[in-house]
Amino acid sequence: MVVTRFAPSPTGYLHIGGLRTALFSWLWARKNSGKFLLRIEDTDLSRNKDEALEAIIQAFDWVGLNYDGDVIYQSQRFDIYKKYIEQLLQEGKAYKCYMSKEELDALRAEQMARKERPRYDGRYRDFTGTPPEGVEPVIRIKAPLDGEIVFNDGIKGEIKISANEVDDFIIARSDGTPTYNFVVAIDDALMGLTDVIRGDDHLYNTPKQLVVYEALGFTPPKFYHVPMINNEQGKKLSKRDGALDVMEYKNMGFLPEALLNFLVRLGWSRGDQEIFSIDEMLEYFDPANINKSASSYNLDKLLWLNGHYINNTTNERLAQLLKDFGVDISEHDRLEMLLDVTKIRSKTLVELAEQINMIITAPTEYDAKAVKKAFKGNASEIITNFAKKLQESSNLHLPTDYHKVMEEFVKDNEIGFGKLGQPLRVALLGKMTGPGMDEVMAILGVDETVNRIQKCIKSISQN
RNA sequence: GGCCCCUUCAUCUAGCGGUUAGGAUUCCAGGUUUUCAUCCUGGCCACAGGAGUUCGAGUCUCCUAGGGGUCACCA
Repeated sequence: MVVTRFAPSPTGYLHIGGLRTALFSWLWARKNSGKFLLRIEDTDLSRNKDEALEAIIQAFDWVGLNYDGDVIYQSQRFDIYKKYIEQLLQEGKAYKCYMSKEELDALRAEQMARKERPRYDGRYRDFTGTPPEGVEPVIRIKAPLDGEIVFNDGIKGEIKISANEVDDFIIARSDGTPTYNFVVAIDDALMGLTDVIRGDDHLYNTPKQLVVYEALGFTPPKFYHVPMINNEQGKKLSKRDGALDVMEYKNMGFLPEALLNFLVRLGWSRGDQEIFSIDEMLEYFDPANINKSASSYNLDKLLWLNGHYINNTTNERLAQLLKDFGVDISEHDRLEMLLDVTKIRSKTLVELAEQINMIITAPTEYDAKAVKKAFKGNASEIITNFAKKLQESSNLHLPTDYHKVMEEFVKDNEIGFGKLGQPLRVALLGKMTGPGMDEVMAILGVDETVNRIQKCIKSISQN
């Protein structure tokens, strides 16, 4: 049984780095028919924000990650931690330290001045005398004084850290609340975690947590430390670079499956494969072949993937999604055609909405450069005649019907396709680029097509 | 600064002692298209540097350089 977890602290929104480790953990659990648990690391009561948890769950919901059982809140488990603190105290594996914050700061400053690594000096480790008055002690755990702390990371291999790098760290603050490294170890053990997949930045916490496992007699899980995601310059990801709230990606018109596909390929791969459905991820994912090195966020690739997924999404779903972007075409009688010609040209849902608006809304202005280029010579006359021909034709429904009319028209008038197509495009769309004219006309219908042609000619003749 | 981790095209990556170092994104060129986009074809572009080990090294070892992480009564 594989049990993994995602354990955010509720201090902010979920960003893509967090989503990626969550995805890896989720995939690994689901692939093995195991459990994926969600635990909130809220032991620092002063830093918690209610909205943060909501935002995280909302993001999970959007991308389709689901967790098993109830959300576990560390703030509701203080009595459990307290019990273990008492136990360690009694067993002599932890002790009260009466050093004040001020004294500790002074010690650190001294050590820094001597260019030493700041660390607790262990002065209360074996203290038996009378404690000083007026100091609420913190509880420190006894870390090994010599030797090495060794563990086998599932990604990085064997990690060895000299024991003197780990000092007797605080497991309970002077107000009695427990600290991170202590409760993480306890909860991971109690929750039955078999595999802990987390960010690289936790690598140095692992030896500390192992001290707790050792003291409490728990069996540690397998650890996987996933390298960071950097920005395109290889520096730490900031908001500006895309360390955005996952939900911002929704607002920018990304599909969740595109974002997930993008993230799964950041640090992990399977040969040359670029496109992964969730099922394929589940089939092939293994944390053992996550990369050792950091990777960089690359917006172009995300956009490419998103374009791919938009292209392969049913029109029904797109129409539904588009409502969030101010476009409701669910009642449009040419919905299929409309989406077929626009989704191929869109990398985001925002662009898709723009493309659609460009077609279903008559142009209010005409691109000056396009007009200049398309309306040389007798272009106005050409499209006026073409409008007449359209009105005289019957049974125009499909793009091929319109195409036939266009073909006949250019043949009869002995002109090239462009002579008709260019001014027609400006008249219908207001610019030189866009879907094929036959398709646009089929979407608009004869009446609207003729209207737009007349309106355009009127507008141009006035200038 | 101490400790730890990392280093293949601009970017994501394949490679697990013998390859013309492969794919993808971007970019460029050509084709398809009445335009744009898509699509297809092709092109540019990489083993950080230096010593070893070996018949042979992107792959193993060491050193250097660069990058990152971490050193809280935060998580």
